[in-house]
Amino acid sequence: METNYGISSPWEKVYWFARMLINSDQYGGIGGDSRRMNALASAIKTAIDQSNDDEHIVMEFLNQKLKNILLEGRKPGTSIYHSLEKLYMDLQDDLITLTDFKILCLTCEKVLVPINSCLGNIPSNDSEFVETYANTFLKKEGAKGLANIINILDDKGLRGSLECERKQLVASFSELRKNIENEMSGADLDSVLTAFCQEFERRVGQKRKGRAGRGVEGATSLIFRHFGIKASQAPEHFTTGLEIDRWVRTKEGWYIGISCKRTLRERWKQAYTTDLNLLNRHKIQALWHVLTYDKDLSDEKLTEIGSHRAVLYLPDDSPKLKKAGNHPGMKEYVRPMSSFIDDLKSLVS
DNA sequence: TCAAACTTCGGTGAACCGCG
DNA sequence: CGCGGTTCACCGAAGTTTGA
Repeated sequence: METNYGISSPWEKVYWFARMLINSDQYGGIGGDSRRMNALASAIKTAIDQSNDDEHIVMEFLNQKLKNILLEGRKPGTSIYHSLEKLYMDLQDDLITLTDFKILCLTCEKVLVPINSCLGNIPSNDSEFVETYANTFLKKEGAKGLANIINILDDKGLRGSLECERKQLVASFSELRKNIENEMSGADLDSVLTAFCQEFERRVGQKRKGRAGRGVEGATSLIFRHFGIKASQAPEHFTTGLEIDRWVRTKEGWYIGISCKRTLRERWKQAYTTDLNLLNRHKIQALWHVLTYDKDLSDEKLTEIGSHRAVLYLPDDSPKLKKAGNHPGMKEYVRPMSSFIDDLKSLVS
């Protein structure tokens, strides 16, 4: 472990242990498995409390135990197995003394397990909370309510979820602090507490992305249900680089693919295909993209997407939409959310 | 020179598969 | 059915490139 500016504490390892155990690319992300984390923690505790052997014998025992718990029930040869073996190997560099095992123990029991359960208590989608609200709103406002509904759901869902995240964090932070502040202080205490918060935020932040995406998807599907638009099966053997959430069959028997996202980001090139033959072969009239975030759309992107049978639906108050409205070509394929249903209905019936 | 445009990253959750 | 395993979409923030 690097020593940093004279403020380093052995408890800095809490952060790095947590990081390694959660890292799914390299190490299999086993830290999310609370059962194993608890098993590991109690194995370390009992070994340290009950053994009278000298340190290196206990260490050897614990290393074996660690390996067993990490690999137990896993099939050799799978990619996860290799990742976990690598995790075990790389952990060795930081497990030099029994104190290091105590630190690992605390990481599992007091950092990872609580964060896991916090994550479990935080919703992974906003739909339940938002559904009844949205339905009454749409009933009252009708199709013109569409202008705001997705953004409102987005905001409401975000707000509600952030509040929930804060509650979870404050409560578990408090518990952790009370738990350890009698035994440690100063830089040690700081290292543990900040490691907890930093990992909490990293993970909850990732969860937030998925939730935002599902929120848009859910809001759109709610709109479909509310206005009684039937989704159809996807045309056979047609796949895009981009996920199409639902297909709608027009009265002419062609298809419109609808994809819902918060933003396109680097995926914008997959939002259209230049292969018009492919579209014709599968009777695909257009691909519609419902987006709530417009800031990463440049004019170049808009025209490129729009010139290949793709249509973008943006929030009514979107500046990019406003700009496109003044442009004769662009307004054909950059459309306001509020006309989404009418556009769709005129094609379906 | 520096802001705008664009791309990359990565933990989570869901879908799916094969197995017992 | 449940469980391990794999794959993929999610997007906010950080990082890189472009172009005026």
